Amino acid sequence: MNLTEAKKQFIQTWGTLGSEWGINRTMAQVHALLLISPNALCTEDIMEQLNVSRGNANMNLRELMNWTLISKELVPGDRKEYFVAEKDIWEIARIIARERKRREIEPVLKVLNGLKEVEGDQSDKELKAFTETVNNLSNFVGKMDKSVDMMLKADENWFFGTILKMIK
Amino acid sequence: MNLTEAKKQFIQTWGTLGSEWGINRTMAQVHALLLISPNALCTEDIMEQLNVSRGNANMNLRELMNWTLISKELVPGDRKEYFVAEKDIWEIARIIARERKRREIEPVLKVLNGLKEVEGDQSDKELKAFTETVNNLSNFVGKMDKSVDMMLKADENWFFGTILKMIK
DNA sequence: TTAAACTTTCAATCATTTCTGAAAGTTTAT
DNA sequence: ATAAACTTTCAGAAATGATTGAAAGTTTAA
Repeated sequence: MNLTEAKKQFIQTWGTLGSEWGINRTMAQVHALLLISPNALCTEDIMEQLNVSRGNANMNLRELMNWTLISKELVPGDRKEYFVAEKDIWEIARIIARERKRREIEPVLKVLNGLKEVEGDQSDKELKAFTETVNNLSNFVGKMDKSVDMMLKADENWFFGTILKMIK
Repeated sequence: MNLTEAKKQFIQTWGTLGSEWGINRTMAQVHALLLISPNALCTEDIMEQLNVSRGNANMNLRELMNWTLISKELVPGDRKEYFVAEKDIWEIARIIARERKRREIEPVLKVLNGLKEVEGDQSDKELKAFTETVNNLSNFVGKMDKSVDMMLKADENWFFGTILKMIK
């Protein structure tokens, strides 16, 4: 396979994965494009290579900046803004884990903890089933949350080293 | 808060989380409803409680069956089909991990491994950046895959015990 | 200043996904 | 056999999410 075809496939695959994960397809594609680009790209480059509009490119670049997955790079003597992606995969994984924790795990944990305080007759079958599920879930999601915290502080080799050793 | 309100909030929260994870909102809501229900529910019950059409209820029940998150339960002397959810949270987590691994991780890994074989001049900056990213990613995704395998075989207490011990 | 270069916004449009509900299909009891 | 009870399907409608592109906004250089 040649490079052009391979790039196309990589960008397409990353885009699909993104949308399966609730991330805008174009955002994932822009990220993919920057990930494999040896130098910084400007908005025009991205519009061209991905065939998207200026507005779309701008919005998704901004969102990637929000996630801190990419950053601006100034090219001396050029007024345009250029963008580069963080290339370290472990760092990328940590950024994604951090963002998803913040946006998904934490709010759910909050709701679940609130729901523990539902009041009523504890001999009611309905209520019993409800509180039991909520307690179990809140316990589980709490552990997940702590696990992510741990991962956020960890070094890659140590993390996978320990995890993968568990299987032996 | 009373039970009715709490149930509503639980179902709504679970639905939102689902759609952030690329899972159909109604599917997640049906799952939530069955999770907190002490007894099996039939299609009618679900249509009523979630205000969805018969077609929608049917399709999402089927999909939950596919995931093996719920199962049919026959009530003697009744022709209707009733559904119950798996209640064990660790088991649920494993089912979800298994499905997502199969649908998301494995296909991506396959593509990434294919992309390692891109041919061309290795002194080309573009190609070098591409292969480096692909190799790093494939390495990382491979480790994630193995970690999920490990989790699928593990016992909950041991798994979180080990993970959470790492933080100390 | 001012005008060129560049970035951002947002109403309208387009694309995709989800949902509806009536009709077709299936099963069961008699 | 048949009709009632129940389940599944699927074409079209609705809802949601993504994208466009032109206009407004901002920055910079001279």
